[in-house]
Amino acid sequence: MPYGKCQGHGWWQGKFRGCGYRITAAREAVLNTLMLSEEKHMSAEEIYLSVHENNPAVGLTTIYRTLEILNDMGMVFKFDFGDGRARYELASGTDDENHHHHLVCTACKKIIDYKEFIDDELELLRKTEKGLSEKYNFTINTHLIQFYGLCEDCRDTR
Amino acid sequence: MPYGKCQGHGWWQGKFRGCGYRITAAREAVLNTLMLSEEKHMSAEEIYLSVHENNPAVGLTTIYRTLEILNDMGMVFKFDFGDGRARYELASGTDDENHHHHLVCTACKKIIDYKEFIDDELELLRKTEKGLSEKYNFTINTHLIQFYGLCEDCRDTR
DNA sequence: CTCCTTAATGAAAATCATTTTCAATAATAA
DNA sequence: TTATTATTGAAAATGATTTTCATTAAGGAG
Repeated sequence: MPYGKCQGHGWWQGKFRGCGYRITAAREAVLNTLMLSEEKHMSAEEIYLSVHENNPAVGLTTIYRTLEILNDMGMVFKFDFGDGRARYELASGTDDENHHHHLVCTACKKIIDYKEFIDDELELLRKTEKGLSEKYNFTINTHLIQFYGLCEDCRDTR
Repeated sequence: MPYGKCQGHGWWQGKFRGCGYRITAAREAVLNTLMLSEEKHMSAEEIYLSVHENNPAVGLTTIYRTLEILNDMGMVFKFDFGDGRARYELASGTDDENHHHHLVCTACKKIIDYKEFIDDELELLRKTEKGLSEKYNFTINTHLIQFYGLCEDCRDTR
């Protein structure tokens, strides 16, 4: 249940109201950071620091709470890349546009998003999901695929 | 670098010595628990409790330290299934025998190992890894694939 | 077998990300 | 404008994991 386009002013406000959430400056600031930041896989603390620049009154607790409801609404994805903290990514397109996986550099923790080969991957996943569902009577909702290794810079450094 | 067969007495001692680690009762107890326990995806605390039954002198800290070196040696795999604690699995076979992925029930946290469809998967992965390596100059060492959903019991309960 | 070096250990304290508590504040419906 | 109640910040709590440090015990040397 990813979220659609993030275009125009207040594109998110309808979604918020629809879910019974109030529109607040803190929530707008979090979304703005997620949309405008260079870094696309921010931790709660990084988001906090960024929001803090323009909204010093917003506390870390509110960042966590906002990220939680954004995640619940499908507007944000939450990932664990193995560095001991959660990282968040704006779901900025349609379902198909969003679908991508990650390459994680285990040395410098850099994350690379990729969409290539996603089609082949999707086909395999469909097949696997079907088989597993039947064999284990398991209803599959989501999947996680990540590749771990060394990025260009870190490989050369060694 | 998974570990080979776990057969015979002291199959692990040579590996330990080879890596410069000493043979201790605590380490043997952890390996025994991992080998003999019904539960195949134990947390550090669960392992601690199990070890504690026969070796009450062994502390939780030692469990963590032992699991870390076992993971470093490739004798144990460490996973995050999203329940806020690491879980450990004995690498009890050869590379190929070990290779499997997980189905995670998001309701009851049950973990199902599966090996089916691994062959198709391996082929896709080879292709993807090659493509990604070339495009992003990224050296891929490992990958993680997990499916999340509801197991038979939890689906029926709803 | 005994001694010696040093890795391994347990207990307690420290970390650190995240969550909870609670009283104060502010967004919305009436 | 007011009343209701979600949202908030600060501080405390939580919980998994790590670190510290003094003590113990493997395992090589003799």
